[in-house]
Amino acid sequence: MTKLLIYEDNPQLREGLTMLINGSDGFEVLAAFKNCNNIIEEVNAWNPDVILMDIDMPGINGIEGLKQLRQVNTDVKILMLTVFDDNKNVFQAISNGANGYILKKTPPARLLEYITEAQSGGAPMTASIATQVLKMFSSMNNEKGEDYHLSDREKQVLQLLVEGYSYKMIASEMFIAIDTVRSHIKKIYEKLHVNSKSEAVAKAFKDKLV
Amino acid sequence: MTKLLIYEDNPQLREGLTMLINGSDGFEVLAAFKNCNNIIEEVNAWNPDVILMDIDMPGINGIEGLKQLRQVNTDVKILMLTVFDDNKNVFQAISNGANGYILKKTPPARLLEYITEAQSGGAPMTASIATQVLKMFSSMNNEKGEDYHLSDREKQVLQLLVEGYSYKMIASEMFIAIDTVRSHIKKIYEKLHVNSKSEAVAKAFKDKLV
DNA sequence: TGTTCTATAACATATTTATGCGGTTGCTGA
DNA sequence: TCAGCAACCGCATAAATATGTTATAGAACA
Repeated sequence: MTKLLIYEDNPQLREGLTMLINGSDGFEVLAAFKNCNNIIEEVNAWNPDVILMDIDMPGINGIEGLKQLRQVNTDVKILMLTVFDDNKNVFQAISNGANGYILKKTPPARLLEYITEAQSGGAPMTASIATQVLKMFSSMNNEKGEDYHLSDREKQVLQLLVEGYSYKMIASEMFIAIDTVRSHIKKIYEKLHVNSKSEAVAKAFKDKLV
Repeated sequence: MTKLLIYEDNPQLREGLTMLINGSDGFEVLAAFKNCNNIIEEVNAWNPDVILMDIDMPGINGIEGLKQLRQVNTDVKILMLTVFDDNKNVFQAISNGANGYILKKTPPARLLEYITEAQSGGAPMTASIATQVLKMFSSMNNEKGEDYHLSDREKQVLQLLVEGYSYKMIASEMFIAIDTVRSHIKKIYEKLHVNSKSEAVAKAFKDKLV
């Protein structure tokens, strides 16, 4: 038996969801609330398997409720419910540990599938949301900056710089003279258009060279 | 009619997929190849709607093929096929513009659903993959590191260090003496448990302090 | 064959950084 | 009212870094 809590401010929808789910074998709505003001106590008291969480609620909204709850409970599965597949909210919800993100227009049969999927460790998402997630993902990782044409040896030196090695330590790590380290670093600075170690390190992070 | 290309090195699986798909209404396999060596020409020649792409192939693997193809074609939908839900490959595939990522053990009926979903702009993923994607997503944004209790002024100094300022420049930027800058930086190093500028910069990036 | 690139290395010098010590002021909270 | 802390400043010194110039050897390339 999958036990649920529902957070949804709209009374019609709240009742509708409750009846739908309670009317299905294997599911039980323990309680339904119209806001997240006491979510931590409520979840502790009822110990549900899955939470259906509306995003747009007065007072503490769904994202905030999610954040608060995740501070103290990382086990319960949380399915976010929303009307729009709004970019910002999707991002926020997922970053804060939501297990799934589905649109309210999802047909009832599908909703039950999603709940089951979430409970068993899956990540149910409406198709349009999944697409958005992939897009965000690729957009944030793809732009791997220019290629500065660092030689293998230069990359290695830069790597060690980033790890906080001094010239002396790099020399001993790479079995070369400290003056050679200098030469490499000078070249690196030219190629990266910087003129200090910390700038090089910063650039390495920014441009994901390491 | 959904037109497909298949890239898969295993002959049995390649034939099996082809027959399965050709035997289903509304789907047609235009051609099937055992490697990606000529993927760009092939896609141009056949102009498919969807590509099924194995990841583990000799020569140019699926990820590489994906990368190459996406350089010149961002329209065709690409579904990655793999045996394992291996973290690194999932990440790579998605970052490089794959439209979906499914396991080879996916049952035939489900596979056809996934193809349809990809074609209509969705992002079909096996449940275990979807979960991984969300985890990667949240892990890369959530862990905002420890709080090192830097004072406001110290944060400001660190910020400038990260931007490549020297002590002298920081002093003039903040209208304080260079010795005061030293004091602040010494304190910062203590709090961050580092002992050089570049380590502090690296730590600032890693722990998202800036 | 000569040119270019990389890796290696040395020497010199100026600047920057790291670290120690010391101190004053002003605010805040117990 | 006193302790603690943040912010400010100074002096001294050793270490590390930045920058210049120069040079050799091997590999890659046309």
